Amino acid sequence: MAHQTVGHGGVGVLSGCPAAAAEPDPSCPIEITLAVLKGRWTPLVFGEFLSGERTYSELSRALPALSDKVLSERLAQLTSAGVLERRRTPGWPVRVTYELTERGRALVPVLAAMRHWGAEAIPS
Amino acid sequence: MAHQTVGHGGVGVLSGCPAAAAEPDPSCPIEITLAVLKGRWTPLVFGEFLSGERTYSELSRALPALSDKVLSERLAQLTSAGVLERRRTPGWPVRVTYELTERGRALVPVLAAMRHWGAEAIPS
DNA sequence: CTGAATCCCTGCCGATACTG
DNA sequence: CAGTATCGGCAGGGATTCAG
Repeated sequence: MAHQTVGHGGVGVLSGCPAAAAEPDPSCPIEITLAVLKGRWTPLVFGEFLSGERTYSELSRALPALSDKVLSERLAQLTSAGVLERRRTPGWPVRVTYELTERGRALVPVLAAMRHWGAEAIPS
Repeated sequence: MAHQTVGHGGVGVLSGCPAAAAEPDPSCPIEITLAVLKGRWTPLVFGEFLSGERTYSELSRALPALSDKVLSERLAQLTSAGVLERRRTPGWPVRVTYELTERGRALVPVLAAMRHWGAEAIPS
C-alpha cells in the first residue's frame, strides 16, 4: 500500500470532491460539514442544545458575550443546514424554541471524534 | 442513549471547554480541531497526502489555482499543528518534502466521519 | 526550488440602534 | 421576545514581486 499515483477520486476520505480539484468544492461532503460548523461561536451554540431545546433568550443569557446579530446568524445557519428545528409558539409573548433535529443529533458523534482528536495535546 | 439532561460540563461532547463558556475558547478540543482544518484549501491540501509524501512543487502542480502564499500558509499551519512533517533534502536543487505524521493519520477517521455526515443530502 | 514580503480587496464579526 | 439594519474594524486570501 505504498503511495499509488491514484488520487482520492473514488474511495478516499475526500471522495465526493472532484479528483483533481481545480478549486475547493462547496459540494464536497467535508466542506459541507465544515460549513455547518463554520464561524465563531457555532460550536458553543450547538453545544447549548445537547441538553434539550432552547429559546432565543435562553441562548442569549447563556452566552452573554454573543451579540444578537451573530446569534441570529448562527441559528439561521444551523436551521437551514437542517441541524436545528425552529418552532413558533403562537400567542403573546412571542416564543420561539429551537432544538436539534435527527440530523443534528447525528452530528454529535462527529463532534465527539473531533473532540477526541483535539484533546490529544501536541507535545511541545 | 436518548438525550440526557446533563449539560456539557464534564462528560458531553464539548467537555474541555468551560461549561458556561463566556467566550469561544481556543483551547477547547473541538476548536483546536476546527482550527487545524480552518481556511480555504486546507482539506484539499490535506487530501493530497493521503497517497503519500509530496513536495512543494508537486502540490503546486496538483492545485494550480492555489497561490504560493496560501500554500505556504497551509503547509505551515498543518506542520505546526503536528499533522505534517517537513523534511529538507540537503544539496541542490533545494528539495522539501512533506508527509503525514502519526497524528496526521489519526485525523483521517475524523475527516471520514465528517465526510459521512456531509454526504447525507438535506431533503429539499 | 521553496518559500517570504507586500498590496489590496472582500467578508466576517462586534456594537449599536431599531422593528414586528 | 425575537429578531433585522447599518456601520466600522480587522483578518483571510489572491496577485505579484522578491529572496535564500
